Amino acid sequence: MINIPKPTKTELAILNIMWQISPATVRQIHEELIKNGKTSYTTTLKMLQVMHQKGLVSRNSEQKAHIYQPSLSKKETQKQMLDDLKNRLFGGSISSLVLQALGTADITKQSEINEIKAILEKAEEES
Amino acid sequence: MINIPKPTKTELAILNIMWQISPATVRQIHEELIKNGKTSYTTTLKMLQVMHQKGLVSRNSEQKAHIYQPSLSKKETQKQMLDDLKNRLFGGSISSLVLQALGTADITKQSEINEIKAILEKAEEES
DNA sequence: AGTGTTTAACGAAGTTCCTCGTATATTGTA
DNA sequence: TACAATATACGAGGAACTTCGTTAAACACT
Repeated sequence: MINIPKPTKTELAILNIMWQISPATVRQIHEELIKNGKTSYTTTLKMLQVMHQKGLVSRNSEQKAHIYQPSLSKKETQKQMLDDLKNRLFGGSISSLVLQALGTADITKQSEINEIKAILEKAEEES
Repeated sequence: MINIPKPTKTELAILNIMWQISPATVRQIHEELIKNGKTSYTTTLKMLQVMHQKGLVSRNSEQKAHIYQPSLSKKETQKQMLDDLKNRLFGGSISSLVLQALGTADITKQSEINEIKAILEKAEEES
């Protein structure tokens, strides 16, 4: 709870499922997970136990089948991992990251362009 | 050479140094590295040997002290890792990533805002 | 040549991550 | 109650990552 670590690759795959279908049992999460590739039920169970131990997920064990839920929202996790990447590879500059991201992307949807512009203009007003 | 893997945490710390001072010897890289925290010379050496094995760096062993160099530029690596994060946490959408990045950042420098705007306008013209 | 310095190479050990088999407990049902 | 199904818990094992000590080779200087 105090310090939630950055999820690993496999943990992130599980979180992506949980952000869609949680609160959920191990069984439910596992049924989704195996669509991405073969893995055994006990592996999924163990992952969730470890993630609970780390504080990545919370659980309710009143029922026989425990009910799991992510500790952080997808948005919070996105923020956390962007921040980490920013610090480790972009010298702490988020605009450098954004510039690099925009430079290699094809932003085709006008609605997305407008969204980005709106955020930029808000930033201009505030500064 | 064919498939360069994503650098690990420690490997990235070394690459960040190499993008500044390479081509460089292990000694030179190590001298920079220990500014970030205590580590022994042989650890740095081993890391570079492993990185060479993986194709992350190339080296010239004509001299007694080998000369190391990154295989990918910082920009290429930034692109690679942004792409990875985009796929693992943003459903493959770079604009979703950018929006999230902009939303939580404080973009204060007008020059950066203008840069981002320029890229957006170019995207608008092309679509 | 002989001594000390610098370097590369190698392997072992500790850690984290991931996988899964086995054991045990709970629940449902004939 | 007894059997089958479903769940948790536990621990072992392998792979990747990181650290560092030891050894041997290359070099520099007297």
